[in-house]
Amino acid sequence: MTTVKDTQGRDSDALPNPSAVGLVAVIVAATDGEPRALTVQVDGQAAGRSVGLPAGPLVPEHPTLERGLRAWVERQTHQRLGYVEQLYTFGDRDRQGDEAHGLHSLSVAYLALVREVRPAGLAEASWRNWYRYLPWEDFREGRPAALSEIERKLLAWAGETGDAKLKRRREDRLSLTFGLCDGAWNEERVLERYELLFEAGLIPEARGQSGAASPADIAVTGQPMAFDHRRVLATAIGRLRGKIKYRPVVFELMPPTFTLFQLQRTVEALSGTNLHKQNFRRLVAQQGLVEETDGVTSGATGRPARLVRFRREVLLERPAPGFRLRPAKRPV
Amino acid sequence: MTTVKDTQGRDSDALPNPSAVGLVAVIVAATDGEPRALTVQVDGQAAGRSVGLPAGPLVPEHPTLERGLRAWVERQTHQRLGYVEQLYTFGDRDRQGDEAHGLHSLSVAYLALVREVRPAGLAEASWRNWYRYLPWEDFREGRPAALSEIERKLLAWAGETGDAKLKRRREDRLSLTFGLCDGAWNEERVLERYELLFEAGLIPEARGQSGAASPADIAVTGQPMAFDHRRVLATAIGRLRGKIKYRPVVFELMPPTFTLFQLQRTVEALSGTNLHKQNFRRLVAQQGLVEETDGVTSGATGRPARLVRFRREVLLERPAPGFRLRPAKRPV
DNA sequence: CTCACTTATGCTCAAAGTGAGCATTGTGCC
DNA sequence: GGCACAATGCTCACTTTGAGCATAAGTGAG
Repeated sequence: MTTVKDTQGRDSDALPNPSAVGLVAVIVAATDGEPRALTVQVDGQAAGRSVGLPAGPLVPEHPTLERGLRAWVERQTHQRLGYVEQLYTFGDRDRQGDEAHGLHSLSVAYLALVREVRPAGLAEASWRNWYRYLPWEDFREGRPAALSEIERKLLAWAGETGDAKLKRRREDRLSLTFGLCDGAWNEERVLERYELLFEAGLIPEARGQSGAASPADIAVTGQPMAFDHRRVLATAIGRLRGKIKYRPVVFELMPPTFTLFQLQRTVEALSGTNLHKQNFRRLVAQQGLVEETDGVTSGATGRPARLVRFRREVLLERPAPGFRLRPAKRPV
Repeated sequence: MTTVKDTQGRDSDALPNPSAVGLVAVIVAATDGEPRALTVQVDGQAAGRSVGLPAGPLVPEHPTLERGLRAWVERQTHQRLGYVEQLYTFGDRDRQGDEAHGLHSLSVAYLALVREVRPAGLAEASWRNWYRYLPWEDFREGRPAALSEIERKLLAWAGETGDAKLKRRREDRLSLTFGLCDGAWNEERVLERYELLFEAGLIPEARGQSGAASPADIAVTGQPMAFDHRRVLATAIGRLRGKIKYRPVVFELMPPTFTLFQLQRTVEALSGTNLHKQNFRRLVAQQGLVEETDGVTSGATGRPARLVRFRREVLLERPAPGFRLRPAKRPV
């Protein structure tokens, strides 16, 4: 169903207008402090089977793209989608692993957040820790080991050009996205980092060899995915990391009741960084995002934690904590 | 070129995959403190000619959607596009003014910021103040007059349903997006407000009569546009209003040198609100966004202002002022 | 039963960041 | 010179943050 076979030759008479349009979904869950994405097996052409994101053709029966996606995913995975948001529309001709599908010239990507993690009804689907595909993005255990090697290779790539101006530009991008000099790592620039690695030829998918990476390479630049799906995943992570800062979307990933620390672990899992515990709970408290329940945790070591639940009302009260740019009282 | 004729019947054998894809561009400039969008004349079917956004078919020759759009717009309008960003992909079957085009089932919208405002080479193109189409979004002269009437009509719409639960929900959305009760107007919710008006039947386009609005209606709910282009415009404004808060994109709209007050006027034009002058300049100064030039303004009344220019370097230095969610020093 | 250990939760404090407004400085104009 | 006007400088109270210390309340070992 979601496997794609290279039935049609590409370069077919595709010049006139009609383009094939596909949908891709990044379905995210977070359990036990691990950020996970739903993946499926894809029948590859050259390198055998590989892993990709759930994808399918656009279904034109539905009134809305989003509703179509919702219905499609819920039917196939028996996963109820909570939050759904359009991510981006990818249309590069030279990406997407042409030889693999030859069909879609455009794919509309969606991000979905789900609450429960069932084994997923979709055949050959499974949940995978998303850092498996982008290992350099996880700073929770300190600076990722892979980063040193990545930086070395990227600097080499920047240096290998003769053009001094181009070299300078590459180095600038590098230090900007990977925070080389000033050490300012911006966790939202996931896509920019991935694209840089792609351009530098460190991503096997770029060479059309999704499956053909050595274990050593995988440890550094991560597990490849089918087509261009790692790019889609990178886009999703970047977007989500940005969003959690100003919209209460994390709660879509939480069970009905949870502890503040579980909430913190989830935010940390998504953002790939660690947070100051006391300040985190202060933030949550004073924003009025949760309310206490009677329950407490038990069994585990340490003092039991109070269980809280998300206050759905904040979606109405708080017109999305809009920072910056406060208007003045009177007109000029 | 950009006019669309209803050549093909819709409901054609459109069930199989191939869908027609179109591009739409919201090209924004700001001159004399007015926010402007580039519009073109559209050959309407029923209501005669009307105004719409530049749009055209997807050109598959280009490697990237964005590059395709860039080339296409620059060729047609002789406008050099500075900043370009993908906005959203619209795919509703029941919107987009079906009867008008019957062709596109999907359109990819882009936002572009341009610096110079020439009369535009595109035939029958012209710059229009964007509040002409969304008059309730401009708070610079105080609360827009149209808002009272809009609220009255929206409340009536909420009340006209028998279902108490639905009524409640409508009222919630209403007070959330229009900030009825708490008076918390969030200037970013442009699209949500437009959609609410659309659902409430206050947008003529919903009834397929783009041109058939009375002057009184236009004063309240704004000038209609062809197809679903007002929705695209609303999306663009909302996005831009959000973006200027955390990325230095306003400068794409400014001339090479400008005064801090001109900058403020531009930001105000986009956001539709007024800002505190002294605090605004303090913000700009301490962020190091601009550097002084030797020039000063002259001629006008009052003390001359120093001319400044955008410090392009900040694009490298400042990894996009990321607020909130500061990481802790050590792992756990 | 008490101690060691672990996690939850309360509270403080200094440093920045913000909102609002007063005061002063240059210019053109009469 | 005096006035109106806009630019620019500066103050001040008030919040919001970053960081850490201290205390509370469980578990398991002895």
